[in-house]
Amino acid sequence: MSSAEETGDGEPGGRTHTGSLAHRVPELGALELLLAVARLGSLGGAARHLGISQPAASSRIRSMERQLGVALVDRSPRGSRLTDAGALVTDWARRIVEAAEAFDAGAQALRDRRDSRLRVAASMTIAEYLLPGWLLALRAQRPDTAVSLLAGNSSAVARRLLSGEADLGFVEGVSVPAGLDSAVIAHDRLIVVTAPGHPWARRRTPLAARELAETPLILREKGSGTRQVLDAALGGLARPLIELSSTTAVKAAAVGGAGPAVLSELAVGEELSMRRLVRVPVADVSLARDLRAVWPTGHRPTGPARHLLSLTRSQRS
Amino acid sequence: MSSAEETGDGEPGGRTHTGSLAHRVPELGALELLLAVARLGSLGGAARHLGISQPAASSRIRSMERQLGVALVDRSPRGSRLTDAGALVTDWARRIVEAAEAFDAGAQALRDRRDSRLRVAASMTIAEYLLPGWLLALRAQRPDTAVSLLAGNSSAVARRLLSGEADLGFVEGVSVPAGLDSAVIAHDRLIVVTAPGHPWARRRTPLAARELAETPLILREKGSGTRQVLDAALGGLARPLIELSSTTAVKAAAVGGAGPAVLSELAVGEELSMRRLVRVPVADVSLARDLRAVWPTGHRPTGPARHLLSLTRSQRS
DNA sequence: TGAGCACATAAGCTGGAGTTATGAGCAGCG
DNA sequence: CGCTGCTCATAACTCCAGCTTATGTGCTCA
Repeated sequence: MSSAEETGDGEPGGRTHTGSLAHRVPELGALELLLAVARLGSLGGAARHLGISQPAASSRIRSMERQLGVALVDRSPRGSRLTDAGALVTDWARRIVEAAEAFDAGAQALRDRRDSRLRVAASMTIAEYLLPGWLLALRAQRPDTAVSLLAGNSSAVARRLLSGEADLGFVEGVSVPAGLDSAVIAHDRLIVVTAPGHPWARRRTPLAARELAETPLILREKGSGTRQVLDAALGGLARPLIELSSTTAVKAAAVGGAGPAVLSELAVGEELSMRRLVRVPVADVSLARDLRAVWPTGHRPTGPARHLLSLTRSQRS
Repeated sequence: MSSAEETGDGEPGGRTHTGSLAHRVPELGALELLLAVARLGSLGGAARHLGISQPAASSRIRSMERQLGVALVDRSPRGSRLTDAGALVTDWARRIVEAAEAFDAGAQALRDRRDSRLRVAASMTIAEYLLPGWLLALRAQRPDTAVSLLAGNSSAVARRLLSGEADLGFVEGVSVPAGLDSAVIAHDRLIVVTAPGHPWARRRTPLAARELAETPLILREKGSGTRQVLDAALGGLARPLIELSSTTAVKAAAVGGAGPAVLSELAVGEELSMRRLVRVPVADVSLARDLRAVWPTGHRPTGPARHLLSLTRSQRS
């Protein structure tokens, strides 16, 4: 279970209860219904809002209550209000629904490939962590902008832009590919992390560059933006313990205790705050990098591209 | 749509596509299956892992691909690998599944009320934003600890503890209720936020206390921990534009542009990074507050309570 | 060449979630 | 006072998504 090859689902202890999550967590439709009930104050109203019949809503809520073993709504002849537990459950449910909205926005962009009004090419890290949020914001302001997304490394992004296959790109490399103009939209930093059990986790004196360069680390493969930045900062010296081809795999290996890893701050927010990983202070090494929007030299973004760009730039990171 | 009474689902633009999310996002079971395929490298293996038949897995993945309009896995006679798009989709899916795990952990605690080995009482904000994560961490380390959760305001938490109905409590008030010992586990800060369109959103000079006290704000009701801290900081002067009874409602009103709101940092992380809300700098006012674990004086937590406490204390916030 | 693993296809069963139709409780109003 | 209009609940029926088992095909390796 600690094999570094695993893409990992972040649950080192394995399933603790029989039956998969899907059996214990209501499905998305039910959660959406619950949110609608919370907002509208009535089952029938929520049903209407979602385009289903009132009995359907009633029964869905009821079976959700049975499934969770908790009363969620107080029904009365003149409406329904959430119980205290229901309010809490609804807040947790909202998190799931928000993640689902991001998923949807991303998936839609992945599908639309043809005839979209805005074709975006982005590096993996940006596509993974930032783009869905931007797409949601864009959709909220310009609901009818069809966006397509193509993810790849910096040179792939550059190629797409130069060949006219994409209107706007996002890269995280150290340098801007030739032929492109760019604007910095956010700052990112690579950080060193370990599982809480690792000796470095308790360290208070910052790591020196030499120490970092001498220790075998869990790393992305050579050629990835992350690796480039690290190699540059250390002078080409990063010593791999293992090399993995996705951020997720690196995280999983680190969480599993395989060793220290170097990852983008963006990628580990959740893991840090849930204490599955610990940040190791580093001195002496500059692991900051810029996230940039890029476009073919001279072709300053217009229309939807300009709009998306303005959304991303106001981001504080 | 901008009525402040709405509990809001954070989508100011309304549904932009027909059909609810649930029709466009695969259900949890399918997403879990996808994660398993990513991890195990084979449909059959994933099927076995989830306790379903191989054809079931095959068909589920296939219909997910049809639904999303994107090829997710490359099938071969000796296994299946994710396509590039599939890897991206899987990463987004993992977010949903993680939110579902938090939901599950929370819901389980809400249900178990009786005969649990660890009975927790927590303030709403902590129950909402922090506790699910702690419960997941606890479950990962001590899978068989049944936890029950009761959410309420500070005095309700104190009552439960003193009457022996709870073993460990969490509060966010300014003062520790009488009869309880406490330990600070994290720091929180109230911040002033507005919708991006509000004049204050572009402000660079910090707000003074007087200015804040003179402006009508979207606030939690009197008696809530949040309100107490604000009133104390301003000298009891906070002037409400509207008073709402849940953090969520306050957020929704602020996002909808009803005015400036004062909210816990914990509550608005997502909204800030997605730029649905903007933080307004404040000078001159101390809105920091401690989050505390509490227990009856003298009854220092032991067993599962001690373990949970140690998990929360290592949290950096 | 036969065993073993992978995925796909086919046919049949089942249950959950939907529908319509109807009943019952409470509020407000002429 | 009883009508109207809102709420939610119950009942009977339909239907399809997703499951199962059984079988077929393709690749690899001993």
